[in-house]
Amino acid sequence: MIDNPATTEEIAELLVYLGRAARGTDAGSDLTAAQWTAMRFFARGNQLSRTPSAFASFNATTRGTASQIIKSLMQKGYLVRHPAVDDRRSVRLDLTHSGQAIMHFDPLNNLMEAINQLEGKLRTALRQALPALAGELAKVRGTVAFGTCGDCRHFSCCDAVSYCACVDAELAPADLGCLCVNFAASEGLKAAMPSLKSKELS
Amino acid sequence: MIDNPATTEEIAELLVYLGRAARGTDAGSDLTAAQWTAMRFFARGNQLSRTPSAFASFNATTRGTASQIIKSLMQKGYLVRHPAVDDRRSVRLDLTHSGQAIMHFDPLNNLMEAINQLEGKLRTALRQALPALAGELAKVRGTVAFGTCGDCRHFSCCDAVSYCACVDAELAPADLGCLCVNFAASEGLKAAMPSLKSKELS
DNA sequence: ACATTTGATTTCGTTTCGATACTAATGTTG
DNA sequence: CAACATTAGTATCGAAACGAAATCAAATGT
Repeated sequence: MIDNPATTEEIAELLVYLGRAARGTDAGSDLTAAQWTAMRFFARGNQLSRTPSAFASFNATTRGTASQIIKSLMQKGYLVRHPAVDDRRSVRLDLTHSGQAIMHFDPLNNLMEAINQLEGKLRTALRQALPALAGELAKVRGTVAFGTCGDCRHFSCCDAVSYCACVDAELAPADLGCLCVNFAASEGLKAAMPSLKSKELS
Repeated sequence: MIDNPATTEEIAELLVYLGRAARGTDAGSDLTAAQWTAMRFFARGNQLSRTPSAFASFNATTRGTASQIIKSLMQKGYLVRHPAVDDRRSVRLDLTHSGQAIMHFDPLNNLMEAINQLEGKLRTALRQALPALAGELAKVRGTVAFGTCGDCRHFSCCDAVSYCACVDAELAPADLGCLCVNFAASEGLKAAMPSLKSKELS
């Protein structure tokens, strides 16, 4: 448990291993791994983030691939498409009733069960370390980070009223744990945050 | 940062997100994401674990798919196949010189860099929590866990001599950080560890 | 001695994926 | 306002990954 250089490698490897292992679908599942990932994203993304582009960014793939996966899920009747109100190019994906139903069989439940079996102290450690790591990775790679509104620096809470400075609106309690494309890591990371509109990223 | 039920979901999601994000290959990479994963495994697995089956298990895929990926890497000249000494069915994969050379361009370096940027306390937390989580996940899913020799309960260290009770042999210092298929989580998890030969898993 | 299991590979059809090209809507600049 | 660039979404193509199933050889169990 000494903190030598090899430790970093072990952490990185375990991360990809766990992410991969949890992705695996149980036999007889109606959906593929990529389709489950999409369903999860659209089930947990907030109003602004449930778009094909945002999913492509979250899933580290191209928009074309994202479109394909979404199309297959619409054909299965798990997702519906709604035109966005302010931008006529954009669409918003929502889960249908049957889409919400199958989420009870999400293979990720295995991982969540394992997390719940963890000692409370270790679980708290993960809760702190993983968002920080996501922010650092985004910084290193010069890409956008994803995170939940509750961890966002646009978020503030006064007198039990949750507020998001990014969309300038009050947040429903249910939105606090939602994923957001406009996520910005709080405190200490401000100066180094990559800009969404930066041109130096080619 | 309260420990509510939603916290578990956030941790799980961040894990798959990070694993996926780190997998992404930089443009102009000679290898695909799956091929990088295989190269990484054979670069870091110990003598017993550098087999197609072990990689399939590690990568949560079938042996057939594993064979395909390995074949493509042999055609590229990054892996060589050697027959195993004790079991004539088994083969062992090793990195060639050029295989070792390209590991310097492993896209996972991005994630490792991000890990190194983390505050020491958070890094230590990950170092503790992730192996434990891997063990718990294996328990929940009834599968084999992967881990490094240094974390294994087969491992012991007396008078600066490292020893593995599993293969009944002395371990080179370099092997301490190696992945092993015979990994068994240490202390506290013994009784609940799934047996490799268990039949009740159908 | 025979059945079962395990390790590796191949084949097949489907899905994912990156790359590319395209349309339409929006933003920007002169 | 007009020319241009950017962004959102989609479609297409070929390569790769994938699960399922079949096959073969070697090891193990009874």
